Amino acid sequence: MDVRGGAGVAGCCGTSVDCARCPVRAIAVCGSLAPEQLCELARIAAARRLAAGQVLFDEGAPAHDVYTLTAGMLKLFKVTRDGRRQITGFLLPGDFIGLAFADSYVYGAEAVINSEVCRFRREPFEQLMHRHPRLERDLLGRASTEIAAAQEQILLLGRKTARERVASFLFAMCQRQNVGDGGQLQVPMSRLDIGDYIGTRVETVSRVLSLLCREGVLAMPTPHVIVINSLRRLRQEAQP
Amino acid sequence: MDVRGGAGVAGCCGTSVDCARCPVRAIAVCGSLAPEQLCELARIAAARRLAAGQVLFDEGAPAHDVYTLTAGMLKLFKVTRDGRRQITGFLLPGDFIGLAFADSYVYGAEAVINSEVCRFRREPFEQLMHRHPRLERDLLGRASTEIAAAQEQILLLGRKTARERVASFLFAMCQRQNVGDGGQLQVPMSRLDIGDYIGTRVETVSRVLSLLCREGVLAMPTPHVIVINSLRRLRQEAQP
DNA sequence: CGCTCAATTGAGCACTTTCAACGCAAGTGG
DNA sequence: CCACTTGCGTTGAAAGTGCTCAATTGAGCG
Repeated sequence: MDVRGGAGVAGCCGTSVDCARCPVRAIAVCGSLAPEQLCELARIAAARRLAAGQVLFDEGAPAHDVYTLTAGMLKLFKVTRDGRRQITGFLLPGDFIGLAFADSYVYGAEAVINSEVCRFRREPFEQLMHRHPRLERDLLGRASTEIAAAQEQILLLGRKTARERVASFLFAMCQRQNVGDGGQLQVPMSRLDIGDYIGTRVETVSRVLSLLCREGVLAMPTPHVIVINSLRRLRQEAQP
Repeated sequence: MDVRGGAGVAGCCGTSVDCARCPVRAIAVCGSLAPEQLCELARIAAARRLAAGQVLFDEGAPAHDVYTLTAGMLKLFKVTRDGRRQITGFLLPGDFIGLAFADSYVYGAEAVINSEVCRFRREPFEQLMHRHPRLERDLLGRASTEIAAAQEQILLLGRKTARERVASFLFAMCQRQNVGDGGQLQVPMSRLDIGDYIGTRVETVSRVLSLLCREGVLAMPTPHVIVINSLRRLRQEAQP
């Protein structure tokens, strides 16, 4: 549970926002706030560590908090009554969690690897947001980006083949991690997670990866590190 | 092309916002604006009629405008290079179009039936939005709702069977149109459109509908009017 | 009446899934 | 230190769902 209070946070105001440790510094919206406002934010913030596999919150739970991811990787997912799971997104540091909520969370969130989030109580965060239009505007921009990404995923799930899905997934990960030709792509999530994200079975993911490997598009030193031999071919396979 | 200027719009200010004809009245956000602000909005607004099948804008075109739908129905879609199409959403009157845009539209928009939109120049609209935080807040709320809906669709496309997809689609349409047991659901879009929305072929949509019909869940007086015999069974088939 | 276009239905096939087994690496306990 | 277990990834063979291709029906319209 390891919930730490604002220990390293108070320093933010005094030292004019340069403490690297402060979780607030790492969040989404810090660029749009003045130091005094950052300090205000810090007062309702708390860091929390999550071990790999640990659940941050369940789908349907009352949404008391919003978060930003400061380290690690999270997966968001929905589950049907009979156990089918769909991962709706993987989050990287800097991502904000809490845009799509009403009274309760519309998806569950779980740590893929050891992670750290910065938690804000929902109510005071929203009040602060309303007092600072720049913060609100920043979130609107993030929401727009998220909608565009969701629609790209809808195209993938609705109209792409298994091969194209895997290629699209890898290509998108390359872009987020800024990996180019010959670069090492970190793939911390399991094959099952990948399958649940792109709408296929584990075995299909594995098969397609093996195939792309045999064809020389990529190499897999370990299951969780993928070397990209040709980003161009990967992009072609992804079908924009 | 039928672009009408602010003819019926000017009245909005003088008569304290009660003219039913005014396109601005119909938009998303009117509830969050005072009469003077509505008037401001009206100055950058223009109504436009669209015939069924007419394109409002293409994917990738420079995004000069945002819109609200005032009458009819629009479909939003993306197309792959080799012609596969995915419809990302159907819009009903009151819906806002323009949240997910950067410099260019990330999807195309086309009228399903004869429709009417209210157009706003993007730049002045954003300026006005920045001057009126309540407007911005309203749009943020809409964006949240849209993200939640997109994730529901992602679950559908990634993990549901053809039968569940059709049932989910119909059930969602029932809720949006407020149709209950015995009610007539209006389905103005073609079977092809439905298939491109739920990620199946036309034939599959047709087959599943025929099946549900034979099973007594629904009836189809015409292809575009569906009578719901048991909303409960439809909901069961949809698998939440 | 013949045309066109949408919807429906049928039959065969293909891709993905399902079911099952195996290899491998890490962790555990004697 | 080694047998055993456990979890994950991979591979194979069989099965099935939804797709492709093709033909038929039906409604709207000149």
